[in-house]
Amino acid sequence: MTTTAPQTRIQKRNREVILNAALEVFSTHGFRGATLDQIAAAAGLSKPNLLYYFSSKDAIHIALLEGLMETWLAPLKEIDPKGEPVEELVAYVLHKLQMARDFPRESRLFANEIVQGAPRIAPQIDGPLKALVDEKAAEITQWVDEGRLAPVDPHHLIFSIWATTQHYADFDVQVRGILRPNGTEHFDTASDFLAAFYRRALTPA
Amino acid sequence: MTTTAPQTRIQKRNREVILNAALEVFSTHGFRGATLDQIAAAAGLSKPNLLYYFSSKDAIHIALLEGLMETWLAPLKEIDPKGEPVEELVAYVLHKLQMARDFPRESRLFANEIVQGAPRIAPQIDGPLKALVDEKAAEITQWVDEGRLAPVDPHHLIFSIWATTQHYADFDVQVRGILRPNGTEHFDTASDFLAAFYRRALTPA
DNA sequence: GTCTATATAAGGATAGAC
DNA sequence: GTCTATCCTTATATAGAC
Repeated sequence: MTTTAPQTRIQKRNREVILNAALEVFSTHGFRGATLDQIAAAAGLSKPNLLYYFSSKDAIHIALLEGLMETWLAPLKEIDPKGEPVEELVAYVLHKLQMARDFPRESRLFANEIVQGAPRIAPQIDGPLKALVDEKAAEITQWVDEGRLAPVDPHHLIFSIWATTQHYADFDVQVRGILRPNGTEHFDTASDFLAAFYRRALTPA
Repeated sequence: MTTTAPQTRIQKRNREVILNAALEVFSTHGFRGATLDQIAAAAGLSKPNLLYYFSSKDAIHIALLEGLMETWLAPLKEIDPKGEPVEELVAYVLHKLQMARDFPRESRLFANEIVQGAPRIAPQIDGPLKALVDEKAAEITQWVDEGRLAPVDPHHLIFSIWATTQHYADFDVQVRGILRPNGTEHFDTASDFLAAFYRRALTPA
């Protein structure tokens, strides 16, 4: 948050209620598709009351995105350069898949934003995100050079992990539509598939 | 198209101009985010003239999606069950990546639609798309059973191919932001990465 | 802090001249 | 076929009572 922290307990609680409602609506309909009426209804508050806590629709959206970036990148930070390469990366894949399952709204919020050109978070991408990815890419390259990992382009590897895991949140309707009627446990089968797939592709010859 | 084909040459041409402009705008801003003003400006026509050719904003969007689904699925149909399994699938990956490079707007149009719950194309997903995927999944399973392909869940394999290739169109800003300043040829490096990656993961032991 | 009422603007769609 | 002018709904945001 860049703004001052809320003071009273009720303020804090209402801000949270609003952000949760907004996450639901923005992630489903995109920024433009979402309306304050929908968010107000989901939050159980009146529309003007929303704007008592946040100065505008934009401000709500920005607050959501800012609060999210850090959480979203945490798993990448946890890749341990001192660990066993293949296991570290497979663990990262499974961690990201778990997040797609547990926080699909957050994933879709990002997807909406980035597909539409990231008008509100381009600076976050070009700054902290790029820095972290470059750092981790260097560590992966180190592993490859040591022969402990199959030769891969580290940036594209990271992209592939993001793509394959977030797919299950972002394209959920499609996945369910195709896997129906056996799609109830598709995160389990995806977990098995991805773990085996990345293990095969990354284990050095 | 479900509607009657346009008669005169000028009608046909204007419909195409409008659809092209609409693809640009819808793919960038989503359905709700796009305005008829923007589409009209991009098409070089007046707003009422747009509505002379298409009965509503919705009608334009639907026409786009309908015309697209077939093109988008064509590469999947071309996987030859009589071919060499690993090579057929690697070729499919590269074909899909090429489409992401050559038709990013089409990819983003789909992404926008599906991320937001596919309100307008759910029937297409549950019908023809599922049918085709199930058919191809059976062929892949056959290959696995014959020991000509590493053991993989065919549905999740297809999802992973869609995810990793379309990622370069849908998340283009993110990819460019991270690969900057060396991102001009990133489709080439992605091509190398994905070909090697899928080959390693799919070749039987 | 929360509401009702309302100002104001944007956007989809139509009327009707040319 | 194409335009200008306009209708009308929706949606963001504010005023002001309580």
